[in-house]
This record gives sequence, structure tokens and C-alpha cells, in this order.
Amino acid sequence: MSHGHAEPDLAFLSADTARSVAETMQALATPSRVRILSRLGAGACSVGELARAVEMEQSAVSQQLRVLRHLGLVVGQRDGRQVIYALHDEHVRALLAETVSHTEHLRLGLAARPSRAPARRRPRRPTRASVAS
Amino acid sequence: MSHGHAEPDLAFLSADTARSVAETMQALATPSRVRILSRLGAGACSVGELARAVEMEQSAVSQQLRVLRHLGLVVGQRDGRQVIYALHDEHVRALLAETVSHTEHLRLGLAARPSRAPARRRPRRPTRASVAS
DNA sequence: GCAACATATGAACAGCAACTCATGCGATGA
DNA sequence: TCATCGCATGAGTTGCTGTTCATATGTTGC
Repeated sequence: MSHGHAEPDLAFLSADTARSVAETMQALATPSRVRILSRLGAGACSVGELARAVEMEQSAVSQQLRVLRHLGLVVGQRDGRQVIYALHDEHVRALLAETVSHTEHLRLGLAARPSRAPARRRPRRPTRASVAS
Repeated sequence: MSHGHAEPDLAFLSADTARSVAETMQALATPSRVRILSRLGAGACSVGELARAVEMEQSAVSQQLRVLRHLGLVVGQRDGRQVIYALHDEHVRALLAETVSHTEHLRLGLAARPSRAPARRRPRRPTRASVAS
């Protein structure tokens, strides 16, 4: 493998795009929402059932559902007295699945890596060369 | 290419797994880190260069780099006086790319969706049936 | 109409995290 | 060794956000 892989096609994101991405990913940045989403990934259900599943107060669950709704990740539909929530679409499920997958992968790498501040790299008597311009 | 996205295989995540996922995704939950990562996605560079690129103080960038290091997303290596940072591996690049892609997709859906609280669904005189058990 | 249930929402509080400032530590060159 | 550069780090501050509590809105059955 003589070189890098395919191209990045990851240019710097504009400040605005970065803000948008961050906003969306914040939905997955808290355990409660991740659990809510993963429960919904297993099938639609009411708020009360959701609250029992994730072991949170109904009130708290509703608050988070509101956030997820505004982010377009879930949808709710009344059915009698209750409201049945579900993932918005398959894209959300895919995002969740990939996120979990990537996280597991990263977790493995972490076990072997102390990840301290970087230490010296060049010999004590440098050739007095290079460095990035 | 290994991952088929066939069925869900998304069971409820354990509270612990959810915490782990949330922790990792928090790296992408702030504009500054997203920009830092996207800059690194375009190529490794020093801290100072990074600071200029994302328009943050060097101090702040270092703080965030520490977070990203501990999460195993980036690696740093001394080169003379400076430290060159890079994405940890291709997986990170992929995660970033997918994240951006999904976000764009969700953004589109948002435009057409007010996403208010759910309204009624069944007729005024329901058949008095069903509902989720 | 009223009572009971299911959910949503507003306010207040607590914890956390991102930034700035100041300083420490490592590396280079004279 | 000393001065300087580059980066890391600790303390302190501010703003945000997740939770709880109390209450409002909506729905059903009587």
C-alpha cells in the first residue's frame, strides 16, 4: 500500500456547515437521547412506554423528544390518548447504526492507547532538516 | 465492502453502551471540533496552523485537541518545535464524512417539516379499537 | 359538563463544558 | 546558558443544557 487511500472529499466545512453538523450530532451526544433513539430503532412506541424503557421521568422524555423532533430525527403521531413515536426514516436508523459501529471501533483503539501529550520524535541530535514549512 | 445495511440490528443499547456512544459523538457536537476535524481531514497540520484555519485561539485549539486525543480521534506527533496533528485513521474520516452527509440529508427534510407537537389522528368518533397494547 | 389519563410545556436549578488568561514545559538557535 | 518559539495545562468565568417540579393542553368515558 504505497500511499494514502482514495481522496478525502472532506474540504474544510464552512463555519455555518460546521454549526449545522454539530447541532445535529448533539442529538447523539447524550446517553438519554441515544437510548431513546435506540429504543425507537427497535420499534415505535408511546411516550410512557419509552419512559419506562429508558428509566426516565415522562417529563424528561417529552423534553428530549421535542429536541429530537425539531432535529427531524423522530416523528410522533397521536393514537387516542397516547402519542406513538418512531424514527423519522431509515436514514436516521442508518446514522444511529453507523454511529454505534464507529464508536465500538474507536473504543477498541482506545484500550491500547494512553493518548497522552505527544512526546519527542526526532533524535537528540537532529539532522537539522525539514519540519513542515 | 463489508457492511451491508440490511436489517436494523439495533437492539436497545445498554445504559453503558449508550453512554459510550454519547461520549464519542460529543466530539462532533460542537462547531469548533467539527471544524478542527474537517481541517485535519484535508491534511495534517500544526496546532498554530490549525488555530489560524479555524480562527480560534491557540489555547482553545489545544484544549479541544486534548479532548479529541482522549477520544482517539486524532493523533499528534512532535516535529521540532511544533506538533503535527492528524486524524487517527480512515475510520475517523469515514465517520466525519458520513456525519456530514447525514446532516445534509436531515437538513433537507427539516425545511419541509414544521415539526410541531403531534396533532389528532383518529376520527372524532373512534372505533374504540387498537392502540399499541 | 366532569374526572381521569397521556403528553406537552414553562420555570428553576444544577452540572458541565468551551473559552480566555496566565503560566509551565519542551525544543531550537545563538 | 539564555532568549525565544510552539504547544500544553490549570484556574476562573460564562453560557448552555438536561433534569425535576408544577401546570397546561388534549383525549376519552361517564
